[in-house]
Amino acid sequence: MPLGSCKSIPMSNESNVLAQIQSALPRLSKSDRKIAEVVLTDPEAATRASIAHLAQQAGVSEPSVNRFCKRLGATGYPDFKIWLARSLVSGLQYMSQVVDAEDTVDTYPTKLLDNTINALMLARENLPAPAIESAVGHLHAARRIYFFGVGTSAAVARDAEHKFFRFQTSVATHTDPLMLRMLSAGGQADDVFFFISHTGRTQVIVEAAELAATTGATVIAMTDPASPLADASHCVIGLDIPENTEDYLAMTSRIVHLVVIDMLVTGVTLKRGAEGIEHLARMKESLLPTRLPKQKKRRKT
Amino acid sequence: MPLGSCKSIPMSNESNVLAQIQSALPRLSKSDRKIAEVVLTDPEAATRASIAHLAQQAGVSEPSVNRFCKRLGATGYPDFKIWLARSLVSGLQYMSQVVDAEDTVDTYPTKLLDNTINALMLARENLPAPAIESAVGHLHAARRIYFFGVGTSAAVARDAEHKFFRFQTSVATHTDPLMLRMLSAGGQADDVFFFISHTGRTQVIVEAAELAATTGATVIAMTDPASPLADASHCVIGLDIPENTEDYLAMTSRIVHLVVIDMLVTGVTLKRGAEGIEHLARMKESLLPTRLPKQKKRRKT
DNA sequence: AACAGAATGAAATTTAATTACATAATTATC
DNA sequence: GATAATTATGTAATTAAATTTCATTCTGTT
Repeated sequence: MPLGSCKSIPMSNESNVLAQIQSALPRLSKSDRKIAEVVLTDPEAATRASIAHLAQQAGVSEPSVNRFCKRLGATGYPDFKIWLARSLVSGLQYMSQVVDAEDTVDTYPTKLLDNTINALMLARENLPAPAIESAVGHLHAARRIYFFGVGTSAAVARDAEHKFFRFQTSVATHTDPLMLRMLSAGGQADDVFFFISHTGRTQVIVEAAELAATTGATVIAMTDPASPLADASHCVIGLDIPENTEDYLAMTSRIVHLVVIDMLVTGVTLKRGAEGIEHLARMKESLLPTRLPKQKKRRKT
Repeated sequence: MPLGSCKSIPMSNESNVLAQIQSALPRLSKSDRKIAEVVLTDPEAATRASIAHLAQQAGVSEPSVNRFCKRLGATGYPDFKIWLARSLVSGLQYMSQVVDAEDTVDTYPTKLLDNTINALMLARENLPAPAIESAVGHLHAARRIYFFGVGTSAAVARDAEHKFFRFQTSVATHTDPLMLRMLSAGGQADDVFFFISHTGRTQVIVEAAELAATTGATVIAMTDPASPLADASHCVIGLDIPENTEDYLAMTSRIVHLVVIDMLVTGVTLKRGAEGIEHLARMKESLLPTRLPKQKKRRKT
């Protein structure tokens, strides 16, 4: 059966089933979700369990488990267990963990780190390579670049500005809504407006993007692909980030965004070739005088 | 048979079967060695092979393979395959990878992600929990907090400001060297100066820290523990981040710094208890009107 | 409400792994 | 250097596990 009939869980490359399951979770059917939860809760145990045991744990039938495995791309249950084992690295917890009042300094730092690592692994599975490539093309060709983000994304925009500033291109970031509107309305053909928003529903940002799109400038958005901001943009870097909405503070999305910024900068650097790399080296050297000389290691904690 | 009779292969801890087999190789019997060689030659393939296939490959019988597995400490062949899979690390490259001119959009994004994930995993191993706890204490008690960082760390400081702003404490960030000096010199007893610098040798920052330390204010630094900045501070969150110094752009350290900021915010929130959490919930609610309503999913890539 | 389509589970089937037993090889002992 | 003891190996039988088939139950749609 070439599984054309059943809704197959999109698997990218064979690695990191856990991340795959994590990202597919919302799209899964009832029993598939039950299975997924059992697996995510204790993947370690799942690698040791028989199909019968796992089925019983999840409260589903054995064939359901088998189908679940196949939908993920494995040839069957044993194969799935192998995949699982391979994506099990050094005790990392895979389910998004919520910090609660019971947490102590021994637990919450690890939780936050694990959540972040998971988000990155997930991003690694579903990398929007074509979008990145296209964005790199636009950024490379741009005469002027604006990075716009508010709230948490303002820091990301600032980081992007700081990185892109090192090229000769002129870059700017703003958070002031009026500035956003004015600059967006004044877009020109070879300007790039780069909007950053996890939800893609921040009004100021969406409005600015819509404005910018009418000017002939290129509008790029790093955001949820199913959002008004994405709709308003020419090029969408869509990221599937399981946001812990319960969490008021730690946003894993901005971390992923930052790494994507790194990718874009790297992409542009590569596009510029040897000359670009040399330019960057000079930039780096220029910072040397701002640093104190290296000293003998003498720790202090 | 409680395998007391047969020569059992000494297994260390359950991990890294491959190393075990390797070291046991000379002591093995004829057919065991044949099996070991096949496994070592292509462990990847071995994880996928059936016992019959592996037996045939090695030119031995199936029970021989089974016994081989048991001698290694596994409960049987499938279990052995799991062990094998676990010592074969999934996709993730563990060595820090440098992006070079040959990289394409299919390779450099993954490299950057892997480097970041590795840095976080490393941080996870050597979490300075006591320092975090102490920093949380100071930040919680502070009347006023300054986050200072320049260059890449400016974005981190901005992020910290944005997060801590949500508490009632007054927070500020600055990058202007003169502002830094003036504010640092004017520190008061219940002020906290929080300096962020990967190297800990950025002159402006170190000088500001030294100034602040003379005022009776608390000086916290997130930096290399063996640095002038660390020496000047009361509380050091020391992070050992293997920086790819060849890399001009992507700095994994700032990502780790951001996650540590999350930890600090989380720590302070927990310290404030129910009241603090409620306050944050209100803050979050206050942002709702800035967002457009959620819409039906309609993807765009 | 009635139909398609998918999702699920019970039972049958197939496949794979394990055990029991017999034979061969090795080693030790006289 | 022969022979008993021990260990190693393979064949065939057995058991356990996973998979497929097919009937049933859901789910969403017109």
